[in-house]
Amino acid sequence: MATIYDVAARAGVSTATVSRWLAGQPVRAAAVIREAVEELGYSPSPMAQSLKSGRRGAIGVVVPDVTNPFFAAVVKGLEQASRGFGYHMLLANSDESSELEADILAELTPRVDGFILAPAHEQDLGPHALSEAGVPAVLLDREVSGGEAFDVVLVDNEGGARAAASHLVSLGHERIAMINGPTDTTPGRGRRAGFLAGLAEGDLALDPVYDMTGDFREESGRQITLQLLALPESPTAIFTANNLMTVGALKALRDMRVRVPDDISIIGFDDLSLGSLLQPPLTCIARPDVEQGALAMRLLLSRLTDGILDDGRHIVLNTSLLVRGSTRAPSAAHAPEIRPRLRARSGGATSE
Amino acid sequence: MATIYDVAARAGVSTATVSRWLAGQPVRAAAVIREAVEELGYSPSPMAQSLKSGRRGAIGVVVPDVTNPFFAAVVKGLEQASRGFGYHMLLANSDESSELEADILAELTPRVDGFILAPAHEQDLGPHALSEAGVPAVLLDREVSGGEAFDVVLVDNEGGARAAASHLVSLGHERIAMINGPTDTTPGRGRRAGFLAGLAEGDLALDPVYDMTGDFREESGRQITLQLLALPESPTAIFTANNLMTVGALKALRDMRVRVPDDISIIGFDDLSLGSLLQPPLTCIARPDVEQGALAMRLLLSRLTDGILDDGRHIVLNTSLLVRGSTRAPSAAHAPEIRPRLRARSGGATSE
DNA sequence: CCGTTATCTGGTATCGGTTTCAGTGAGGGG
DNA sequence: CCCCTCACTGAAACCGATACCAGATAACGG
Repeated sequence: MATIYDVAARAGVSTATVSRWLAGQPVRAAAVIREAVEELGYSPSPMAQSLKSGRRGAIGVVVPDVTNPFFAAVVKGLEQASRGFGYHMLLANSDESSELEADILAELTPRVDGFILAPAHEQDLGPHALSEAGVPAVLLDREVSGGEAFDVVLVDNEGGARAAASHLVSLGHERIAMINGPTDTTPGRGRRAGFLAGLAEGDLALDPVYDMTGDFREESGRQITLQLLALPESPTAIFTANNLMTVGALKALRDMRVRVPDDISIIGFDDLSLGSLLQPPLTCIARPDVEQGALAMRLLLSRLTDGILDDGRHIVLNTSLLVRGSTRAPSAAHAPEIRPRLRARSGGATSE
Repeated sequence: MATIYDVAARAGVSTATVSRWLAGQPVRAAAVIREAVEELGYSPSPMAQSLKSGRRGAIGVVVPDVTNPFFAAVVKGLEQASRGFGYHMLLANSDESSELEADILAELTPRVDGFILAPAHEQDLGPHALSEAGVPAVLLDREVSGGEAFDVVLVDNEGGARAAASHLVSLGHERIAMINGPTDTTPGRGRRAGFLAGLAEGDLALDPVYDMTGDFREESGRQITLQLLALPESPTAIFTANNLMTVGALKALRDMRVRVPDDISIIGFDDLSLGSLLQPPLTCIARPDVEQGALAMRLLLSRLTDGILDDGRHIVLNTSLLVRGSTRAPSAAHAPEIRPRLRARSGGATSE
């Protein structure tokens, strides 16, 4: 708890000189000051420094839920990339709620130099309040409408979802369901668009009955899957738009004793930590999560330290299709005899 | 960026009066001040407040790795419990390194009012430096030697590991291996003790050949499992001392095409997020992770807000044995004909 | 040895609040 | 109508650092 005054007194110099020594400037009494600092165990008060300098030395990290392994990985990437830059991470979960997110942003804004933010919804106004307040923010995994001024680090949602669709189509599936997230989120919108495009390339359309929207959480994936299974003509393949909903879907399939991939194929966006251990191992669209975090942090740091002020930079990371065991051609019982043109619903037993 | 001076000037009062109004004290010019505050969009600078008051409004959270689902859940619990108390979370990963942890603590100490800390090792000196500095800390999941003065929130490592051992013993296993974490960590020590006790209750001892120590990370679980499988007499059951090493073990078993539980049984400390989805579903020792975090935070908050100064409080949470499908009686080929007394190694084919 | 310049120094204002202390005014009682 | 009390007010000190500015040393050339 020693202050710069204690050091100055002990060294017999003024606080100004001590301050200069601390800043690395040449000082005659360097030896005496060093001694005093060491004996007192002095270290400058970050609060006082912040007050004077305006630099807060912290970065706000707002994600929907750290418990989601994707965001946990992102946070890890953020920390790795920020190490050595003298910034700390103020972490908060928005719980997918725009209101909570706005509260958090308001509370954190005066305490941080910048934000890494995964907005709950594209209509969020929070980020705009930030840019008005002059606090730089990098949007992570999700954009915000009218937010062209922000740096964004995205993943190729369209491409990934298209690849998922193509994969299913190429296997011969026609009764394909999508369990998507809210379409007022970037991933929800992009994955939907990509998936539809992928189907279209195979001359398929998404049957409205198979076009489901959840909330990116496990329970919704489970519920929707149960609904799909209860359909008179249940799908032969499901695309789940994120990791948590994939888990929910898998649990529903297990509970209903639907065999994967015999009865139904499933492909998820995002790999699961145990994806390769599942029986069958999960076919999925994987993406670089830690890197995505690291990249976002680097963008923010460049703005913070180099004072970059140009327009929002867009970075889109590539996904990769990991074909494992949870997808295969539909079983004979489900396969349509003649391939219809648009709606692929030529009858056949419902699964189980 | 309006300051209290702007507000005072606009309202025609002194900053002292504005400050009093902000603190909720009765003030004659309340109406004018409120108006000025609203028009200017004023909110007090937390930095200036911290400098004056000494209250920093933040809590340091230091865990080995947020990517570990257990710690992610803990962090969630921490946040839930802290909501509404006006504290923010400064998160940092120590990466299981005492040195990094010490650095982090030193850097964070002047910025926080208290710590939630999962120390990398029991010999860590970091926590003691904290108590000297007068910064309260709650140890999470791991104790520290000579740290009786700290609040600690543990899980019943002994009881959980004993239950795991008992379970394996009751199934008839005798060639039982343990993949433990470092014994200079609380979980490592406790789980070892409990596991040995559980074996002893079944008149078994842990064969040194089966007594393995990893580092609580996935790769070590994998490597050690491979070693165990390469043994002339490989074990019929494995106890893995945490979630990550369980994953590693499962991957090794999969890669070596060892069937679970036919060829080998496996029981892990900690459930896996997909534990119930694995084939077979994982038998494990589960524990309340979010609650453990919430509890730790409540302890810290009580110290912070009520100014409690009594000695360290110990809280030990109960585990529960979840018997699922990854354990069963050893197959005939592996079962000893006559049950020996201490070392259970009566020959039999190695697994696979 | 002196004048000039280049370094280094301390006093002080400042960042944006809170708190003390000595008033100032209003209200009540006599 | 005066005095006393009580509630509220503003000036100024303070939290711990940094930065400007003028003044003091030292270094240097002549």
